[in-house]
Formats: sequence, structure tokens, C-alpha cells
Amino acid sequence: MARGKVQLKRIENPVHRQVTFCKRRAGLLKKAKELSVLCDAEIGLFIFSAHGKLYELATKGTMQGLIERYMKFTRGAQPEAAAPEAHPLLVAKEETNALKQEIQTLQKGISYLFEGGNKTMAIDELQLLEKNLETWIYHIRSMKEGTLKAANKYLHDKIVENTAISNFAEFATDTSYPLIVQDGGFQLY
Amino acid sequence: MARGKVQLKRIENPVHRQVTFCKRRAGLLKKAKELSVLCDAEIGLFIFSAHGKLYELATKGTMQGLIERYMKFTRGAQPEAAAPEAHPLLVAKEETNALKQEIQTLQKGISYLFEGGNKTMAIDELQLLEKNLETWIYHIRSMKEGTLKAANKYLHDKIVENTAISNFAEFATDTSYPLIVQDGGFQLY
DNA sequence: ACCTATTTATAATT
DNA sequence: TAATTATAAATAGGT
Repeated sequence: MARGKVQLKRIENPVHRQVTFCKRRAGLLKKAKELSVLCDAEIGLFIFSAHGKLYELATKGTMQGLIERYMKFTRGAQPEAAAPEAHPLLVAKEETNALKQEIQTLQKGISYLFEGGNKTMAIDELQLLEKNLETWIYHIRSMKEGTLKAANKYLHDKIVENTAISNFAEFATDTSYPLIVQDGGFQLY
Repeated sequence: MARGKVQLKRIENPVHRQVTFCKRRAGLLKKAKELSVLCDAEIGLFIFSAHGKLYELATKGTMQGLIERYMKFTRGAQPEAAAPEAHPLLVAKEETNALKQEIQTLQKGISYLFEGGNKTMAIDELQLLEKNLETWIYHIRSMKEGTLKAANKYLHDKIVENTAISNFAEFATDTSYPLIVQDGGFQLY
């Protein structure tokens, strides 16, 4: 957009292409963040460069979370409904959601801790995080005894009826992948 | 970007917000497509409006396909730092990232628990999660005493040199937002 | 990486 | 809602 109109086709010169990629990628990520802030939208964006490097932005929570929301949305309307809290499943689900949200809080907390905090606040935060962790353990322990059995029985029955699990379930099952450091952390503007 | 500078915060007037959302959404999608064409990149972009409507773009194949690629990618490559323990900041950051990643594991674990597990595995998983939580608490407690001081001092010095922080720092500081149950939770397939 | 002439995006207005 | 237009922002080409 300057000193030359843009041709909407692949830039053949690899140097130009790389430079343009950097600039426009930055611009795109910025615009995405702006849109989310200005208009209260949730945005998931990921970019694979031609050479396979990943750049990503999730404006709320994690990309995982957004992807799950996306999945849910595209799977169409939920066949559930009817009587809400009569269901052990729903209770469990709520609990899950709450945990998820709290986990996001923890993530932000940790992130903040090392990115924007000073010592005093960091210690305070740590205290808070520790407390949260203890709360979660409590949750987990309750779940082990309480809701869980019923919820899982219900779930198991439900899953048996259901076929289209393979794809995502396969992913979700793999909790043992190695811990990696992601590129697309938080950034400053 | 016209007839008035943009304020990087939520537009309060709902009419303005809606109009801006439409315009900028279109702009963002256009830019994303341009980037993919010009620079031969693959882009996945999804936008949830404040009221939950979904807009999406997948520049190659389907969004499902891109998501799978994303999943694969984030599980893959291990970075392996060159000189790990040189920098207190790097050590701390690594620790942060590890925690972050572990938290995602927890998320997935919980998700899996309610999505694919049967009772036995669920209990096993819970045991594991509980153990993880305890580990994290241990981490946190260590951090409170150990690395943290050095890391934060380093960080603080670094931040003082740096000016362009205000925006994100302001956001990041707000760790006290209320815990809410998100719409886009976990779901069953 | 940094400039800056231009193009492009878009906020306000109609 | 859809155009128009004045202006802000992004960026292509150059250094």
C-alpha cells in the first residue's frame, strides 16, 4: 500500500516475499487484536509461513480453548437441553468450565508475573496462585468422590451411542505429549 | 482510522461498535487472505462476535484441516534452549512456559476426562491431575523463594529501559476479573 | 532496521 | 443500512 499498488498474487522475489510477510503478519495480528478489543470479539488466528513456522493469536484464553469453542459451534446446535441441572453431566460440565476459566486466570497470572510485575506484586500473585491451586485440588478431590461417578456413567453410556468421536477424541486422549515452549506468547504494543 | 484517532478500548456505543465490527471484520478477513496469497502462507482465522456469531476464513483446505495441522504443530518440535541456566529471566520464563504448558495439559486432561474417559481412567486421571497440581504448588512455593527475586529484578531493570509497555501491562495487571463460566466450554462428541 | 510517499482502511457523517 | 469523504494507519520500495 505504498509506492506501488499491490498485485494480488504470490510475490515471486523471495526477499520481498519474506519482508512483506513479516510486515503484513505484524499488521494482521495487530488488527485482529484491535478488533477483539474494540468490538468485544473473540478471535483465533494462526498463520503458517511458507516454511512452516507458526504464528498465532488467541484473544481470549488459549488457542486450544478457542478451537474447542469453534468445534462446538461448527458441530451445530447442541442436541442436549431439556432439563438442565437434573443431569449429572451438566453439573460436571459446569464444574469443568469453572476450572477451565480459573486455569486461564492462573495462566494470565503467571504470565503477568514474569512480564509486567515487580517483586512485591509477584509475591502477592504467587500467594493467590498458590491459594487457587489448593482450591483446585479440593475441587479435584471432591470430583473424585462425588459427581464424577454419576457423570461418568452417564457419559459412558452416551458415548457408546455416539460414533463421531475418533478425530478429536484421539487428540484429546494424548495428554502425554512433551512440554514445549510456544512461540506466540503475549506481546506488547 | 479516519476522522478521529482510534482508542484501543471497547467501543461503548453499541451502534458504533456493531458498525465498526462489520467494517473491521471485513478488513481483517481481506488482509488475511491477502497475506496468504502474497506470501504463500496458510491462515486460519475465526471470529466470534460478542453475540456469538462465527465468521471464519481458512486459506487452504478446511478449517478442520488447518486446526489439525495446528494441533500437530503445537505438539511437535521441542525447542531445547542453547545455554539454559545463563539468564535468570530465561530460566524463569522457561518455568513459566512449562507451567503454562502443563496447565494446558490439565485442561486437556479435564476435557478428556469428561469427553472420552470411562470411570476407571477418569479416576486415574484425577489422581494424575491431583499429583500435577501438587507439583505446581511446589513450583510456586519454590519460585516464591528462589528464582523469583533474581528474575524479577532482572525483569524490572529490563522494563525500565523499555517504554512501549503501557498498553499490555495495563491489561495484564487486571488479574482480578471475575471468574465466569464461558459459553465455549468443553463438549462431547 | 528505518524512512516516507502512497495506498488502503475506516470513523464520522450524511 | 448504504455511500461518501476526510483522515488515520499500513506498508512497498528504497536506504
